Amino acid sequence: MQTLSTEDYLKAIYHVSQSSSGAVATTSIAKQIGAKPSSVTDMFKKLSDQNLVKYQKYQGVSLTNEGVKTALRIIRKHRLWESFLVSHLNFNWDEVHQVAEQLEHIQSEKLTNELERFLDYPTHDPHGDPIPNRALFMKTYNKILLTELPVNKEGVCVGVKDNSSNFLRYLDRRQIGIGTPLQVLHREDFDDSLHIQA
Amino acid sequence: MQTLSTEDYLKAIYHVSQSSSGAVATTSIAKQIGAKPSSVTDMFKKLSDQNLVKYQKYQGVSLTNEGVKTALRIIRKHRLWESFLVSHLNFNWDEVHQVAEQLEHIQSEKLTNELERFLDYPTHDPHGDPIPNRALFMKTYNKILLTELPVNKEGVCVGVKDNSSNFLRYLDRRQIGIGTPLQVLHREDFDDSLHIQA
DNA sequence: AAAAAAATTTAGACTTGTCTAAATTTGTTA
DNA sequence: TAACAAATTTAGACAAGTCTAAATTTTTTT
Repeated sequence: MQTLSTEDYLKAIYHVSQSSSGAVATTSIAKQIGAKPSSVTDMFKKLSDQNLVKYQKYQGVSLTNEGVKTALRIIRKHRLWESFLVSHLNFNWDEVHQVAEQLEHIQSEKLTNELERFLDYPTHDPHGDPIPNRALFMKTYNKILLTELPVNKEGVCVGVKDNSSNFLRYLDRRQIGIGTPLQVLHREDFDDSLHIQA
Repeated sequence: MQTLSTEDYLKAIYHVSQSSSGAVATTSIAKQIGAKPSSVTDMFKKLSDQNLVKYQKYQGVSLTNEGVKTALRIIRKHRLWESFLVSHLNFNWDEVHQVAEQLEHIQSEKLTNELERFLDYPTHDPHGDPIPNRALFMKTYNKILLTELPVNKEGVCVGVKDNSSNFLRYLDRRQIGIGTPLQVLHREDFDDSLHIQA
C-alpha cells in the first residue's frame, strides 16, 4: 500500500520518463513535485526499497514494472475523475486538475471500475489524454496543439484545451467535436490566426 | 485548513456529542478513532489552539461553533458521497462507508455543491441520515430500527440498513420505499420475526 | 474520608516526509 | 587534465501524529 507522497512521486517519475529518455534525474522530479533535491533522494531510496524503482546513486531512477503499474493505476483514476468532473459536474478543464490530484488517491478498485462503467468506458480524458483501461492498457497517439499543426497537414480533434461554455458552443456551431478531422488551410503572419477546415 | 487527522477528530467529537450529553471524554474519542488516549489528549490541545474545541484538562472537550461547522461540512460530504455511490455506482450500504471516509476529505466547495446538484439535492443518505445543505442546516428526526418500533406504533421508512439487491427487490415487491408509512402488527415471541403493515 | 480503580495527562521516543547546510560526485570548460 | 560548476547525497534538524510507560487527577468503593 502506498502513501499519498509515494504515489505522487511515482506519477511524477512516470510523466518525466515519458517526455525524456534514460533515467530520471533527481532535479527534474524535485521541480515536478515542488520539493528540494535532498528530499527527492530520500524518497528514491524508499521507493527503491519497495522495488518500485531502480535507483543507483548519482544516476537517477527508472520505474520497475511494478512501479509503472502503480503509476498507471493513479493516472487511470486521475483521468477518469477529470472526465467525470467535466461531463457531469460542470467543471472546466482548467479547474479539474487540482481536484483530480486529490481524487486520484482514493483507494477502491470497485469505485474506479464503477466510475469507468458509469462514464461508459471513456478512452480519453477532457484534455485528450488516453485513459488506461482496467488492464492498464491505453492507446497513445501524437497529440499536438492545433496551433502547432503544420499548414495543410491532416489531424483529428482529440480534445480541447479551453472547455468554457462559450468556446464549446462555438465548436458546436462549427460542428467540431472529438474525432473531427481538422486541417490548417492558412496561417496569418501578422497575428497567427488560423483558417481551418473541419 | 484542516489535516485529515483533525477532520477525523472533529467528526468523531461531533458524533459522540450527539449521542450523549455534556463534554466529550478522551476515552470515548480514543475508542471511536482507534487511537490511544494519550494521542487524543495531544490532539485535543491542537484543536483547542485552533479554537475548534473548548478543552479543559481532565474535563473533556466540546465543539465551538467553528468546530461544529467544520464537522458538518465533513458530514455533508460524507453523506453526499454515500448517496452517489449507492445511487450511481452500484455500491451496497455496507460497502460505502470505507470509501466515503476517504472521499469526505476532498477539498473543493465546487465539487461538493455540484455533486449535491447532480444528485438533485438529496435530504437524506442511503442509511436515512440527514444531509446538511449548503448552509449546513439539516432536518433531524428520530430514527430507529423497525425491530425497535413498538407494536402498533406508526413510523415512516426513511432508509434501509441492508441494501443488497435481493433485499431491495423484496421491498419493491412489497411496495415499500422511502416515505412508506410502516406499522408493526405483531411480534413473534419465539424468533422475534415481525408482521408489518405498509 | 481514605484507599483503590479508572481516566487523563506528561515525558520521552519513534516514523514519515520535509528542510538546510555541508560534503561528495559528476560534468564541463579552459 | 586540472579546475570549476552543477547535480546529488549525507548529516542533522524539525513538525505532525502516534506510541509506551510513568505520573497525576478524578471517580468510585469500602
